[in-house]
Amino acid sequence: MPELPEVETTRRGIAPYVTGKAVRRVVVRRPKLRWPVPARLNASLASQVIEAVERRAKYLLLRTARGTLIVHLGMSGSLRLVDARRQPGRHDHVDLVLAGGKALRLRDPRCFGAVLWTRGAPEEHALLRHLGPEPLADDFAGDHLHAVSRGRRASVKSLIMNGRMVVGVGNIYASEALFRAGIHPARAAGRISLARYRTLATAIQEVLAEAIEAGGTTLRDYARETGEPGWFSTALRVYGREGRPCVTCNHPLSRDVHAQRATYWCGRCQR
DNA sequence: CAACGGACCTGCCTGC
DNA sequence: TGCAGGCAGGTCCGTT
Repeated sequence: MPELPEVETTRRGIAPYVTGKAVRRVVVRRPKLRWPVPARLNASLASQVIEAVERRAKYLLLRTARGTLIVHLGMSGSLRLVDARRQPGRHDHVDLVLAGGKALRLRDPRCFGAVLWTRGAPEEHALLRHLGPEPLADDFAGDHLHAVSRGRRASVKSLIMNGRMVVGVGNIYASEALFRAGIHPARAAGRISLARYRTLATAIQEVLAEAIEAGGTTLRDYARETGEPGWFSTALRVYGREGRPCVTCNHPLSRDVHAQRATYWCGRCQR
């Protein structure tokens, strides 16, 4: 699933095609996603013009004059622009049929994604209200991570994956950023210096920016919004590379499960 | 409040 | 070949 680079790549991919377009109707084939798709979504959205496609954390925000559609791709979701008459597949759960014959189609085999509607400011929505800063914002800095980590005994990996601390760092890029920063993923978050958090913040920004630049990492079922496969994960330095030599020191890379998530690191480079 | 495990759901791969 | 079991990119929620 989409980590932040895939979500941002999707946003950039669909924005030129949907911005300024009117929604003809919404077709919901399977409302049972992470939360139920609102029953009255069609009534809310029909004839509304999509004024902007924005992103907050891994949520895509399709703004209209009347409200905002909030879309999360979960673990396995993808959004594609298709011909509205094209036969939907088994996991094509929601279509936004647009003026002009195209549809924005949500596919999500695992159904962990979400499609929600809010009339108010989306940043005040319960799911978005408590989110931490965007890592790619100019003012994101290690000083923030250092401040919020004081007194925390949980691992630094779980800290940077906690959306209240910083958003958009998923399981793949958490391992990648910690490798680049030379920080052991299991180290207690509260016992890392400001200088090392500054290095980590820069590593997070760099790894996310590079992945967006490359069009998003593809593992299993992600494909770009237009359907062609994305950039494959050859640029990943540790994720999925258990036992293979570290690109820096040749030491075999380790894998373990931390907080129920696979974690990869170099036992020699990361302290 | 912090930390952890469970939950949601399906597909794919491995090994017996 | 068939099937059970484990694994997968997220993140909210309830329990300690």
